[in-house]
Amino acid sequence: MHTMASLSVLYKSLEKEHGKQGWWPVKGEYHLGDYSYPRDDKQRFEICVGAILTQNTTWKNVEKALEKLRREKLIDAKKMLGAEEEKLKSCIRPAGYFNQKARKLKEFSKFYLSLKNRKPCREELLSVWGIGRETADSILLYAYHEPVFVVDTYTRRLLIKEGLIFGKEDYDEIQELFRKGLKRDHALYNEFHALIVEWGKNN
DNA sequence: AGCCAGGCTACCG
DNA sequence: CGGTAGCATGGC
Repeated sequence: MHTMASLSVLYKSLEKEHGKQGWWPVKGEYHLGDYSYPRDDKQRFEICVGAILTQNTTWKNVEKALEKLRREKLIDAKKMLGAEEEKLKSCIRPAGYFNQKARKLKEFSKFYLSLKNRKPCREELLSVWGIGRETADSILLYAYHEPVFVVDTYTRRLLIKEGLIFGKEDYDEIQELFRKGLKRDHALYNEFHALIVEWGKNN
């Protein structure tokens, strides 16, 4: 199909318009053209926490929550799991849905510790309460450099606008389009998804 | 002053 | 099964 060409062309045009994005931001800093993050376990866990907090929420609000968590030294699986619930909720309040997200973070922390530094697979992530497909794929791509494409509402909107889908395709079908249409490269998936979000913010 | 944000779960028919 | 209410704060 010409989906292949279309997606490559789409990527290039987005990159030309918006430039490198340098995701995933760690400690509020972006790192253009450097895909060596996360560089340690602490950064990896921070990315996972951010992926959960940003569910249906703006990154700006997530940053406020992450800053509070940092101040309380809670960006650490063991400490987060042991943290008092009200303390955790008060930190993440700016990111919205704080009751649900506090539970999600606790459940994820427990899961993360059980990994003992092993890389999880998608199915395992999906079995954790509060981790759906987009969050699982964000974690795999941005925290573990697994080449899985992250599909969000903007992705669907963009592909409809470009005439590449009709709109009723589900998450996995859309992900399959990218898998078949692009080089299997985590850096490419990283930038592409980030660019789609950047596009989505003003569309 | 609504409406929407880098979704997910639970529940409904 | 597919569809959707509920979750919550902050910015425009």
